[in-house]
Amino acid sequence: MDTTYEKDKFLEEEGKEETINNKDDLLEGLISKPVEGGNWVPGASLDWATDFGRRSPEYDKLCREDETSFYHSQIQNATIVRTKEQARIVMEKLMNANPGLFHACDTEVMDIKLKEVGPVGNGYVTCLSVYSGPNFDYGLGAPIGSTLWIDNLDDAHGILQEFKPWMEDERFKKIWHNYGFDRHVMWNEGIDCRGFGGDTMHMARLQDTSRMKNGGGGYSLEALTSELLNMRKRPMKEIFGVARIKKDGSPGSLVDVPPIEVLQRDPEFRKNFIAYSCYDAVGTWELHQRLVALLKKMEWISKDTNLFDYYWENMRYFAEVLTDMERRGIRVDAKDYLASVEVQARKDRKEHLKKFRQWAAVIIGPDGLAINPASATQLATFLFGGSTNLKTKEPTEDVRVFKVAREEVPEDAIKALKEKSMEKSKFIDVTVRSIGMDAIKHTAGGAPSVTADVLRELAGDPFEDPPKYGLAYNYFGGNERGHEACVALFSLCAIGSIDTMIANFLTSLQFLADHDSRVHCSLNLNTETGRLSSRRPNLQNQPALEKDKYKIRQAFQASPGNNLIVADYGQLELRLLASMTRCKSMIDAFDAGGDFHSRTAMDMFDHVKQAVDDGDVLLEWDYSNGDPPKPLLKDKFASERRKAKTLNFSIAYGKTAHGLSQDWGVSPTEAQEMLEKWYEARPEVRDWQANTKAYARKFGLTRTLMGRYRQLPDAMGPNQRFIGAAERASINTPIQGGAADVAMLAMNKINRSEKLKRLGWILMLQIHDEVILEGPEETAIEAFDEVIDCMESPWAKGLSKTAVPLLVDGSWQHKNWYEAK
DNA sequence: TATGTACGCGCC
DNA sequence: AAAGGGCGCGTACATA
Repeated sequence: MDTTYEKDKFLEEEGKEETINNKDDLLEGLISKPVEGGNWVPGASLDWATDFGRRSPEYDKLCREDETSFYHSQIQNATIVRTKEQARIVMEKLMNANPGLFHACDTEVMDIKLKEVGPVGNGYVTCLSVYSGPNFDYGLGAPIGSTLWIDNLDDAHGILQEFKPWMEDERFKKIWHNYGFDRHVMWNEGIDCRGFGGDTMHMARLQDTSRMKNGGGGYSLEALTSELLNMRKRPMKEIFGVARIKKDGSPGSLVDVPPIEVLQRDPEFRKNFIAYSCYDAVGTWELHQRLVALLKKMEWISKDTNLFDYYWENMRYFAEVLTDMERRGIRVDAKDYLASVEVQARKDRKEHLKKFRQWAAVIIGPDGLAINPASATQLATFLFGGSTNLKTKEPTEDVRVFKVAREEVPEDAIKALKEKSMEKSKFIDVTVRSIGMDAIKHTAGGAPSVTADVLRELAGDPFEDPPKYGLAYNYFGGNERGHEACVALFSLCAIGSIDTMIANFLTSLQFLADHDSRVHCSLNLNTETGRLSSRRPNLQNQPALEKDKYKIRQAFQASPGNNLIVADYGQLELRLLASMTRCKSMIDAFDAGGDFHSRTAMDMFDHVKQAVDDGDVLLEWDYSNGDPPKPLLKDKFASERRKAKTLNFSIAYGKTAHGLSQDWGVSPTEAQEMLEKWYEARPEVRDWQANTKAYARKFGLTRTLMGRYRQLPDAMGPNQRFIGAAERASINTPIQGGAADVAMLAMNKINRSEKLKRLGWILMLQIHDEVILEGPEETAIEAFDEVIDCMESPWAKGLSKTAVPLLVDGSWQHKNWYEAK
């Protein structure tokens, strides 16, 4: 079952006409091409299955009924197992299979709402299909090259268990599409999958990172079988979709797919369902063949190594590490801690909301009592209505009526508003009038923007002593009126951040914590750079310490008797930039140690350098020796250091002088001068960036530190805007992707460490340059040393030692994530 | 009613 | 014309 990914949101229509057609010549072997005609199971009737261009509902219906259709031919070629005796015969064959064979496997699962929860601890396997290639005989009389279909539902319940010894045998290599999902649901059945031979989703990512772009279909089995094999796997909706009946009894345009167990039981669907399930396994197997061939054609770190080596040696194991972590989950104190924090947060919100609305009512009348602070449209109308839309050049509306559900309007507002509108409708008309301020920032669509920093600029901080008023103070004539405006807008600002905290963290973590108080996110290898992402929930965006007003990280706790180890790389990306570019100045600064940004500031500004040389300021200080005798650079020249720090990061990301000038509120010329200053001492970085961009423009490619590829078709033109973005990506990906390479190798090493196993320590989470482990408190110190070793020396084939050492910082003695950082 | 898009914001 | 890379996800609003 491969349903955990949905089609991503950013399929750009505008990109289509700019698809590159000529790169095949340049990049023989790197680019996917459909196989002519395809190499399918003999005897299968494929003409309709491949011809997805001419598909029509009528045609599909015909295919469903046609006994000679592909799906039905798959059934005839399926080895169906429903009894123990059948299972025994097939197992005999499987356990004697040539260990060189790959077996593609796929499950179907019921009782799981993937929109809400993940597969860890959820879902029941109704069947398993296995395809072992065109020459394998499962021994039950079906033609050679049939597909094995193991029923596990109703009276066949438990038959899956007969295959446990084979599933758990390391010798027999199983391949999957989206292994993590199947591994978890098999685990739910008490089966611990071993002998992992590859995940076609990961392999496809490795082969081409850009399948989401320019009309590509992404990484679903449907899209990949279509694009790489020219044989499209039809999605369930297409085959089993049933028009939803409208209230009047006629079929509507919405299409539902019956639940899995219905498809498998109901005679109307069963045949096609078995065929569908078999097709997933066959498609995965064929896709795997194709991807192996493609990856083998892509050079890795030398003429005689290729990306399949990379996959086999590193990524394949990493997929197991990730699913280990997902299975384990991270313990969250949801019932007591998060629940009480949520109560407090809602209380705070209520107070802020009251303050803001009462002020708004003073300004625009009773409608102000009903303004929704979470609606950007309402806020933009209220604050900036009448200002010009930068894109359309039209003035934005300065009065707008919003239909607001009655229950969302507070009682006092309803009373006040009723005098105006006497209707008894479910919705209340809320008329938002503009107070007419000038817009500060605009959204991509040209409308006035009401982001948190815009609101902050309006409000300032009226509670500081003395108050630091924002723009609203003068707009409302200063004095008490100006003060009140700032206070109200300050509250508005607070509401926004509280809403984020409640929605993203407080409620979602409580909802997702299982019976054991553990949260099991899904860790995906689905990024353009090779970084991980975390979903359901996203554990990689928990509030940072400084901003963690509600101390959400405190909820992430070790189990009783355990500690957490939290270890993170210091300046990993900048170290990799220094190493990749062989930049002497950066390497020297890292070798000298201490505060890197201070050293950059010293490099860039003569007066800072002078002060250091004269001994007036210190570059850094070890506070264990008491207070410093002289001021520190980071205090005395705080603004210079801040500029240097910003530049260090911005340059790695390809930020332009224009962007910097916006951030700093200086002219582009001044920003350009600062950039020049930075580059002056680091010419190697400038050269490397120029070369990397030129390579991207020529080949539509960039590569990470460890030799992975990222396709950047936009870099080859013709859209200037897209070229610019692709160029920036081309210099960022080697670094960001390189850091991801390092993190992956370190985690592989940690997961393989016999010492950590012996001491009882296991990986729980990764946040890009940080890992979290849990284990017994008695062995924490020893385990910590081992973790540091693994992270500081992740070297493996393809990643030689960097020109600057990798530095890891962390802690071992704490019980929760908040303390541990 | 369900689904898609825009926007905004949390993290590294 | 846009102007820092990479994510996931919630809300409001528009659309079918």
